[in-house]
Amino acid sequence: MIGQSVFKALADPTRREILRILRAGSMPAGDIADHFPMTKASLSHHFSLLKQADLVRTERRGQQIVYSLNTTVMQDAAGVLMELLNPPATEVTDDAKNR
Amino acid sequence: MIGQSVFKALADPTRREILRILRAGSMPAGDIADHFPMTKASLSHHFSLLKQADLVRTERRGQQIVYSLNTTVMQDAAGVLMELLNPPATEVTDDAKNR
DNA sequence: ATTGTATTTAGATATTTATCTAAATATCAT
DNA sequence: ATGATATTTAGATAAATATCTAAATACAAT
Repeated sequence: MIGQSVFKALADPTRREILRILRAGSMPAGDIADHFPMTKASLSHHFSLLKQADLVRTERRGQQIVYSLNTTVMQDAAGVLMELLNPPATEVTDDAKNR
Repeated sequence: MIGQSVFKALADPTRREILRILRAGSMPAGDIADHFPMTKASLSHHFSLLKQADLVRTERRGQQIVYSLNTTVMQDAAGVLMELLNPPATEVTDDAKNR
């Protein structure tokens, strides 16, 4: 299930940009960090929140930590939004009441 | 276009619950507030952020302010998430490079 | 016009968050 | 083992956020 951590993670523009970058494929932390004007420590903080939300996965490769997108969680998040669009299931339909 | 304000708005559980409540149909501020254990002033703050994000619309009806969902903006937000799932358009395809 | 009801605004406070610098950890190369 | 590179962790700080109480605004009813 999708939880609070996912929406929190998506609320920050830096983190959304990280996700966009990872669309193109996996990438080591340092390479991702090069896209941003902040310190690697700050980026590491963002990585940590994305991992908490399970929006990204990591794999160590030598000295680097390679990040990649976890698409299923984002699909779920999009699904939750879509869900908000449909009227809720009713116990007794309006039609039924009018019959 | 979908902006930061939408993601900020969606980041809070109270506000997502407000949206869920409004799925069933428009509702005056006070009635919405009754669903939550916080003051009406606090709820009003949340309404304000949802309005800023254009996720809800308002209409005055006598002494009440009736809130309703703006579905198009949420559709757009869901669309943005979906977008993050597809690989970006490439300048030259991998296939082309290998030919 | 006064009173009551519905909602928002203002101001205060506690918590959370994004960012930094400096230090710690892990791996690789020599 | 020593030194270099990559990343994270710790601790500090400034800014943002959620919440409250009290006051202000808007409308309705008498």
